[in-house]
Parts: sequence; C-alpha cells; structure tokens
Amino acid sequence: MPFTTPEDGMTGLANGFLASLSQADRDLLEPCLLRLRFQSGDILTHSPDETRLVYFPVTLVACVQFADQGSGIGMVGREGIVGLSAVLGEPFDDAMEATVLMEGGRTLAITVEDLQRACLTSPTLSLSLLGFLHSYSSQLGWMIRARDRGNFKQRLCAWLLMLHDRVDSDFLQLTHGSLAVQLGVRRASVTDALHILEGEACLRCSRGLISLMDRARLRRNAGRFYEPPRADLVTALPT
Amino acid sequence: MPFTTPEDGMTGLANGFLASLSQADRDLLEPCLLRLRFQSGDILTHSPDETRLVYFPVTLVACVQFADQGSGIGMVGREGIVGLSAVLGEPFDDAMEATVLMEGGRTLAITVEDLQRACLTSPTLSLSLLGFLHSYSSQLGWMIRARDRGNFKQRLCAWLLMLHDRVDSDFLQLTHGSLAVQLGVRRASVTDALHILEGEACLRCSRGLISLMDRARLRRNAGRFYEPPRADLVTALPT
DNA sequence: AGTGCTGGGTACGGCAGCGTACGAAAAAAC
DNA sequence: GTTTTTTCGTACGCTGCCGTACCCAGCACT
Repeated sequence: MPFTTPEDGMTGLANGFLASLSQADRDLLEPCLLRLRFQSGDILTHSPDETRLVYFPVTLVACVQFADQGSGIGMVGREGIVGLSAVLGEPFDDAMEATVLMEGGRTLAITVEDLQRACLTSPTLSLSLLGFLHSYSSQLGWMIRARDRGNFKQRLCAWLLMLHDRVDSDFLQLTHGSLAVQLGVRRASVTDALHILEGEACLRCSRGLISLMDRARLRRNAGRFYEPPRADLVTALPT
Repeated sequence: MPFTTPEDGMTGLANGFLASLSQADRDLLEPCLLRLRFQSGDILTHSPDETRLVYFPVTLVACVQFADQGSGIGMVGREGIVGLSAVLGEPFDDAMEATVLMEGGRTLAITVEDLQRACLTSPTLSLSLLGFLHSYSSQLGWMIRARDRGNFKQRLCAWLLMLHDRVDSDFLQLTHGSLAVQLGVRRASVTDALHILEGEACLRCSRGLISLMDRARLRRNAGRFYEPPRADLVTALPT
C-alpha cells in the first residue's frame, strides 16, 4: 500500500480498484484524482454542475437504484467504481442513480474527460474497467438469484454481509426503514427478521444501529445467496 | 450493412455489437471470426476442449444462468456478446454459464486470445466492450426490478418482449416448462398466465409454440418492467 | 393398433410477504 | 420539561405464488 499515509490510513489510493492497477495505469490517474466527502443520502450521479464525475469510494458505500423507485439494485464501496457509465459517451445512462448509504464518507473521484483520456491511451486500463464491470454484473446476478429463490431472511443476511465487506466497523448505522427501502420490503418485515436474527445471536439492534455479533452465523443464514468478495478476480491480465 | 451478403442476409457481421464498431476495430476482429452453429440447450461457456471462445450471436439467443440452478439471469442475442468474462484472465468466471435457447442458431465467435490481443492494441475496442457490458448490467438491473416489484404476468410479458427483440419471427418455439425454468416459477404458473394473455388476444399457444399476436398490448401488460432496446447506447465515444 | 412420452390443463391447501394501521419509546426540538 | 418527530413493536386480514398431484391430449416409435 505505497499510497496510504500513516497518519490517516485513508488519504491515499485506498480503493480496491485503483490498488489493483499496474503502476503505470495508476500514475496515469493519480494526478487527476479529487478527494471528496459526501453525506448520507447524497446522490452521486447527476451532480448539480455539469461536470460528470466517476468515483472510487474509500470509506463511502453507494447504493445503485432506479431514480424513479426506491428498491436497491447493487452496492458499491471501496472495492469498486461508481458512475462508470458516464465514460461511454453522450447518450447518458439510463434511469439509474447512486445514493450514499449510512453516514456518508470519503471518496476519490475523476472527471469523465480525464478518465476517457486515460482509457484511450492505456488499453490495460480499459480492460481493468471491464474487469470491474464484470464483477459488478456478477453481483447483480447474485442479487437476482437471491430475489427469486431466497426468502427474506436470507436476503437480509446476504445484504448485511455485503455491506460489512465494504465497511471497517461491525456497527452499521441503519434504520429498519432504510433497510426496507434497499431490500424492497415493508419496514415491518425488516423488524421481524432482525428480531429473529437477534434471537439467534447473529446481531443486536438498537435505535438506528445494527451491531453484527456473529458473522459466521450470518453467513450460514445467508446460505448460497451471499457471494464472498474475490480480490483475485478484479483483474488478472496477460501481458 | 456492408458485411451482409445478399443470398443469405446473415452470413456477414450481422451482430449488433460488431456492427457498432469503427471500421478499424472491425477490421481487427474480422479475420479471426469463426462461424458456428448450436442446438437448443447447448452450453456456450465451458466448451469441452480448452479453447475458450467469446460469441457474437447472429440468430442464436443465449440465456445466462447459474450453473448449479436453473433460473435465468440475463438474455443475450444478436445485439450483444456472450462469454466476455473469459477475456479478463485466468481466474475464470464465477458460477455462471450461458445456454442456447429455442431451436439454436448461428453465431460468430472469436478465441479469447485473439480478442485479448485485439483489445491490447485498440483502446476504442476495449471501450466498446465496456459499453456492451454496461448495457448488459442495465438489463440485469431491470430484471431485478421486475422480480421484486412486478407480478408474474408482467415479468412474463417483459421476458417475451425481450426474446422477441432478439428474434426475427413472431413464433417462439418454447414449452411452458422451459419458460417456467427461465422465469423461476412453476410450470403451472406459466400456463395460467399464458391463458390470461391468450384471453386478451396478446398471443396464442399451441404445443411447444407461442405465437405473438399483439405486441403493443404485451408492452402495456409489461408496464415499466420492459426496457426497450436502445441501439444508440451501445457506444458513442469521443474521438 | 398399441405403447410410451412429452407437453399442457386444472385443482387445492399452504405460506411468505404485503398493505395498513395504531401505539409506544427514544431522540430531538423548543 | 413539554412538544414534536423519528424509529420501532406488533397485529390482522389478504393475495400471489408455491408444492404437489392427477389426468388428458398430442406425437413418436414399432
């Protein structure tokens, strides 16, 4: 981790995608990177001014969803990239947007123009982007499977585990209501399922806070609907 | 359409992705392309010999799904690419596979090595691949939305419309059973829903064949769970 | 004509999650 | 300390889809 500074630990390129790049590609991007901070609920895509940005989250976790309807589609955190669709040119993205989950956090960012320029000079960078987008597609595949073959308790566990993978703490600042929106169910369903999980000593709830206690048991609950992160899949290109 | 020959209409590069490429990128791929034909039920990924291929379907329609479980995840036909994950290097794809739907059909293909080589020489080609993968991700997003906010009839209509977009005929050679597998429901649920749609004069069923009669009415049934294809989104890069 | 098989029609009980709703407790605002 | 807002606990009836199951109609093979 040559790019992190000791006093902070997160000031540098502490983003999984950036860390997976070759030195050359990283050098291409680094001078263009901005350091930003967002609040919970902020919408990353469709920024007010017309400068489109692509984000490399550090402590921030973003939820991708349809703009016209709440239920969450995908989740991106420090392992990935948010807003990649903007590099594909003018007929901008579809109806998707990305909102910031929990208490917000820090992210690196680059303007679309800078990233496009870098891509056109480095084929390996483009292929790395392709690698991320593939693993994101894979995540969406898991989401689909969970929605039609898993019961809600399994989906909830899988979702909590995914979030836990992207956060440093075992304490998740989430209300039952916001969880319900993300998972596309009633708030009451969340409360019920959480109570059961509390009874199994997987976690503990207090107002606006879920404390994970037993990750292994959560995984057993999530069954085959949780995809463990695979750092080795990010990119492994031939020279 | 400079690449189609009059006597067949499908011998050339009649694949949406290939057609969207610049002349230079197309010239890069064309000499490497194989013309193949598959049967219904064939598995495109994990071919017996060790030569991994990437496919550009022409008349073939493929369904992406988890290898260990039937329910369909995504659909790719003449507009796209199948097996792209193989270009990302050795730690091969996850648990996904792609099977051929209906009565099979023709597809173009390229070896992974050839495609990788081409990508490393042409950044714009890599970005075009990125463009396809993005629109595929978008499709998965629509699938997720359909599974958790749409009822089964809406999902069925959306799925039939997606298939219709990828096929030249209004006659779909599908059994209720295979539809049930793709949509992740009981065979009986398919039969029931098809009867209702038949009552609305949207389509007509006979043994192993669904004849679409009124596409507009199907779209109204599918509501906001069908994403019309957008050729303009495939790639629109700056120079 | 007989046999076997695949694909389709129909039924019935069961249940997971929904919509709605109301109240209590904790936090925040005043 | 009182009021207001947010968050959580809990309940009840409803419904879409499930699991299972059985029978029948085409079609193929001999």
